[in-house]
Amino acid sequence: MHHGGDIDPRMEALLKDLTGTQREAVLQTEGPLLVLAAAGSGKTRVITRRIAYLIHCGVPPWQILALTFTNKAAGEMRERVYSMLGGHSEENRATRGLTITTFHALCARLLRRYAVPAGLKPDFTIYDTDDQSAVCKKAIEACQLSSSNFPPRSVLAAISKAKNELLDAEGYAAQAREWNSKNIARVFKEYTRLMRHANAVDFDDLLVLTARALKDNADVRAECQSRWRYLLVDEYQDTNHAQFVIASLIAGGTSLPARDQLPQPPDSPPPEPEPSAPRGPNFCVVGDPDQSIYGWRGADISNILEFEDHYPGCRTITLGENFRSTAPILALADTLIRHNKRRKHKPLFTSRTGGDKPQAVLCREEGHEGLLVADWLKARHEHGVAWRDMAIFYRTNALSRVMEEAMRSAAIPYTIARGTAFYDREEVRNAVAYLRSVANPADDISLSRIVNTPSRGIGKTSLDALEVHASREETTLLEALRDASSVATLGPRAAPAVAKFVAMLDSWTGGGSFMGALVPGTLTDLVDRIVRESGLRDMYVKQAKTSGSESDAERVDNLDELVSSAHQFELEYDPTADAALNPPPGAHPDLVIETPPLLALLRAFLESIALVADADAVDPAQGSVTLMTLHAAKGLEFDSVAMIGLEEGMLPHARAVEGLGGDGDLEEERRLCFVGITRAMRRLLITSAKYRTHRGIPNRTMPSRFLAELPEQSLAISDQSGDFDDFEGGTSLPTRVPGVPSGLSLPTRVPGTPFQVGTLVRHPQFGLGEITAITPGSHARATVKFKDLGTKTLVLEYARLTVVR
DNA sequence: GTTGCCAAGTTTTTT
DNA sequence: ACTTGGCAAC
Repeated sequence: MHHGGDIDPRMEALLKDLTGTQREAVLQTEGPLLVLAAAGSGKTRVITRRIAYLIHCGVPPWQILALTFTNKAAGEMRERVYSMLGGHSEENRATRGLTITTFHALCARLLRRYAVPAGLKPDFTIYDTDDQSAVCKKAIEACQLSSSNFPPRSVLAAISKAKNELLDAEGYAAQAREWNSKNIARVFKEYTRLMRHANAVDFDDLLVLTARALKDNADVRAECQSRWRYLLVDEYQDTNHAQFVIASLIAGGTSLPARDQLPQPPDSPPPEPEPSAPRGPNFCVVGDPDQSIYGWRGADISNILEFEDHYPGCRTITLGENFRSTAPILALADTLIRHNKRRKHKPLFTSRTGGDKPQAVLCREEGHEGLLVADWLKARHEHGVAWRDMAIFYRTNALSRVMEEAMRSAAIPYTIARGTAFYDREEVRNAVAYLRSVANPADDISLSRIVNTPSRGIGKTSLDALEVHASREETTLLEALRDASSVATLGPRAAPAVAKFVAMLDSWTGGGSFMGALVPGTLTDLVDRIVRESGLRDMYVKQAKTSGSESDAERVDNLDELVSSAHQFELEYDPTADAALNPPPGAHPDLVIETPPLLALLRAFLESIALVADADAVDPAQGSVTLMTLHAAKGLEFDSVAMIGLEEGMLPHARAVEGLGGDGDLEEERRLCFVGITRAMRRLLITSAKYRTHRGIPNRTMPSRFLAELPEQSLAISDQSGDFDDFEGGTSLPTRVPGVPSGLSLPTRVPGTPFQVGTLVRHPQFGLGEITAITPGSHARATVKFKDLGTKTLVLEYARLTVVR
């Protein structure tokens, strides 16, 4: 970069309040750069300043590509960069053409542009998990396999795993050895055939097909490489092989670094660096190997661990200073993560002093654990910490239930961060299926979903006949519908119903051309008309009237909300900013495709729906404690954090432990634990229960090995589980987290009943037992240790318990 | 075409 | 224990 003379004041503003290493990471604009950003080290700040700095140095914004994994991350990054550069608008030269997006969104756009070389039609539909499993079921059926031997879920998992490794159906078949994988290979082939036939892709295909296009098509590669001169990838530790290939190929070169060049003849010299790029491409990756927790989804931690080998000219900058947590919390995290072997060690330090030692408590069972956590949170609240600044983390969603109950009976406001996405609701999915059928006439899955929703006299029998016809004629379902008169097996009542349905679709699309006087003029019109004229809206209105239930009324609201989100999308849609529709100067003319504007808009809308999970669902709640999985916690921070369920089989999860020497997965579990710890700013509580009821069966547990890895000097462990094994003992235990002053203690009786801890009771089925714990509230529960059958937790209302003594 | 019952499967889930 | 999906009967 060329900057002589005076320091520009705006540049100065960009660099101020950055630490030395942060500043280096911003200033090192050229060549490959690995930024190892520890938790809480100001990573986002560095990335956004870096982008702003590049632009400030005169790099045209359209030459910059920043890739993230989530829409949320991309949105935040975009917003911060825009605000640094004077806002975003079409006129703002400073940001025009800048691409900050997710891998999947980038791929979707590239594939629209390069549909033909990628073997697709540009109006392809993106199938979500539900659609995928519908297709998978069909494929399993077509292969004449039983879905009980080949559950779609696990078949899809196998297919996805293969795709992450860039293995296609043929490649998978070639390496399949045993009966099981050979059959999966058959399903894989059929699945792929059905997907292409429906002109549909799944999430993995977005990556796979893009990677393949970049690999195999020199024009595509050249165009991307010449457009994007500065590439930045966030959370690089989470990239899978396909993403690695995409990023590497966009970054530069015609072949891939390291891995894909192997095996090499042992005597061949290392490839010469390209003369135009003495140090390598301007490829900056940011991440933290210690926070790689998506290996099970195909993320390959080697990508970041081996980045320096892939790019020998690479510079590495480590951001180790933590601005989030107190020293004792950091020390704890550091002690834990040092037990991992496969990592790059980096110092974790803070210049802050003071802070409380994290606490661990061994509890009796989950009810006890819930009470302890509730008391702890209450104590924190009394110390002036707002509810919204506290969180409870757990390994699996199943653990949330007990915590919910504990929060409810302690009257602590809470919200559970699990995305029940807007677009997953049945009514919205139905409306979207209409839109997809309109946008992609080959989308048989969507069409079959709506052909009789609401009922219009085209039942299962008719649909089957049409599907058979379609596959015999090797056409789409829609073509079969158009051809209904020649389908002999179709009933006399069904035929006119089908014709009417086809006429309705045509009235929205102008017969597919999206032209004509009767075709809706705007996307909002289109969505609104479809929702109404399809009868979908009326169907839910009617349902709401008859059932009177609130959830049915909500469905109508959701449909209306879909219309307004279409409106919103239309207002914000900026075709000039669409990388796919607007190739840079010099783009290969064969690769440019004309599209009717309304169809382009509809496609873009559908794409945003497919690629945008529920945006607001993950937002930290206002005014309430957040309950979430450890995975969901990544990237967030809270003043006070409670991590529960640190037991063998739970946090390291049983699935990660079982395989012989499956140490790789165990390290991921440890990283998960590390992620949890490093979310805490000031206070951390870790709990482990001696007994945990799982699927209705109480099990004795063992404390997590991770607890054993944390010495007393960095973690205050207190055993409150008492002599729980002892039938006589068990009742007079300390029930507080040490240092939590309030006299809150375990309830020992349920008001208004004879039941209290210690009561001997008889159950009609389970026989004689003793109450060992009580949870009061509207559905009061008692934990009863039965003489013969072990411990069970019963709802007093329903369990027919009689008092013996 | 709709409702209701039984059976099966339950780690995590950025897109 | 609990949800969900497939199938059978009305």
